[in-house]
Amino acid sequence: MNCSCENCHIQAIFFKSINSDELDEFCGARVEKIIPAGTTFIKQGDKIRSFKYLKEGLIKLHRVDDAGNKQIISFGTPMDFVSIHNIFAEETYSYSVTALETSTVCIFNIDIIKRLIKTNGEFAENLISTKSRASNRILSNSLDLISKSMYGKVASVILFFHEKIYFTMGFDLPISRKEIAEYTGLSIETVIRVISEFRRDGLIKVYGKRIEIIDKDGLMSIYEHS
Amino acid sequence: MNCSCENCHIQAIFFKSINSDELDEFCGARVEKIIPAGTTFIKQGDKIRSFKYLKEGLIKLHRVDDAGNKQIISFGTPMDFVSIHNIFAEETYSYSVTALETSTVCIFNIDIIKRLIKTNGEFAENLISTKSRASNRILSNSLDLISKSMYGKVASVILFFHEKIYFTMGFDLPISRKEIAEYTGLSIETVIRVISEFRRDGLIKVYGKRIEIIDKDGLMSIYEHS
DNA sequence: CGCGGCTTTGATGTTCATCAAGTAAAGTGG
DNA sequence: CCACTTTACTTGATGAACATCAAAGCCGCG
Repeated sequence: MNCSCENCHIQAIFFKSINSDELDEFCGARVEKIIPAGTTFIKQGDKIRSFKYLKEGLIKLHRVDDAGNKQIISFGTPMDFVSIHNIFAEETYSYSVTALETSTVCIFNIDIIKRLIKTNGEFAENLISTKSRASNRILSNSLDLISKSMYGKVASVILFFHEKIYFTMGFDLPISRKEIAEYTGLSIETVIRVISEFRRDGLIKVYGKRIEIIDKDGLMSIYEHS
Repeated sequence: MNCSCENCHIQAIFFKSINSDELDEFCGARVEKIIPAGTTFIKQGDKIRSFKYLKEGLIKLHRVDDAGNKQIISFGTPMDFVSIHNIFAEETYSYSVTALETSTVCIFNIDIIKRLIKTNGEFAENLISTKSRASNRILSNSLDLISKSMYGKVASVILFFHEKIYFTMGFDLPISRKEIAEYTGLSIETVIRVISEFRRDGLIKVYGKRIEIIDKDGLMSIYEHS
């Protein structure tokens, strides 16, 4: 009955084009769910039964590859469509999704979305754009990481949380060293060593999970020049 | 006037749902173009003006990242929508496209496609599925590569051309050692050394660009166990 | 308390890039 | 057609980047 959440991207896609009957039907089938930090609420291999949207919080997309390696694919912030990468192409999820912070997820009926694509062209177009941007961003990050050294990789993680999530010079890393390793493809020890080196070189201060950026230009320079 | 190319995936998307007026309009605006091997027919940064489909041949998608590194993103075979990754999200291409073999490309009017998405729901749904599968495949390959050693990376390239392109034990590699390096993120010398080692170990025979797979199980095992 | 997981550092070894040098192959201009 | 340059390929020697192994401290939790 209620789609009146502020800042909801679904709204942006909808209100451009949807009529009130469609809106009622769509919102009537919405369920909001609070996910505690650490909970894996989508598991790789699960059948796709609904369309999920991150209203609030922070999540990670991750997977286990054929050889058994754990990998973090990307981090998701509010406005991200959690299900969007697989929902129109596969029967099952090819990745898992875990809340890094307590998160709120909106769950929609998947058939209503699919029907809307067919009946509402503007909605379809907006959805295609949104999906394209989302996958391009992930692929671009992944390609960026491949060509960087361990310094560039670790710097990119610190700068990501600074510039995209917390916006402050000091923040608590929402992920462990091990997760940084899974995201960058480095070993845990290498991640720790690079962080220690950044600390010794005066680029950052470190107190456990707490990071304070001291020399942002220095970090950026390391990030850019690999 | 003519969309009667056999095996054309556009047809599969269209004939499910399109009416004859739409088909005429769409096909009337189609241009077929032969691209000689080696030609870069889409350049990173170019404005997107049309929707391109690979009818025949073999192409590579590649880019230059912020630090100036050349990277090959993926290889495209017939049935691939060359433009699909950017066309609904960006104004310009974020990658270049070069023909590796002489290729035939069908060029469609982009506005007609965009209009069809709005007016034909089934077409929109098919396009979303196709696009999802295409980007998932690329991302999955990219993630696979990150966690593999130099042996697994080179083996994956050889097996890719064997299993996805030529289907025979012997074939001519359509790319140079340097391009293998750009795809895998390894140095040229490392690529050559791994190929030589595979040869010495009796996994493959090598005569310049010509590759013959001798021990496919051995290669597969290297690929799988990184 | 004791256990398991996360973090840190050091020592060591492997993986890989870089530099250097040379051969082969392929285009280029006269 | 041949000298000439350029580009692709190959191998060896060396060193840097990174992983692995080992040991120890820290912390939360049953």
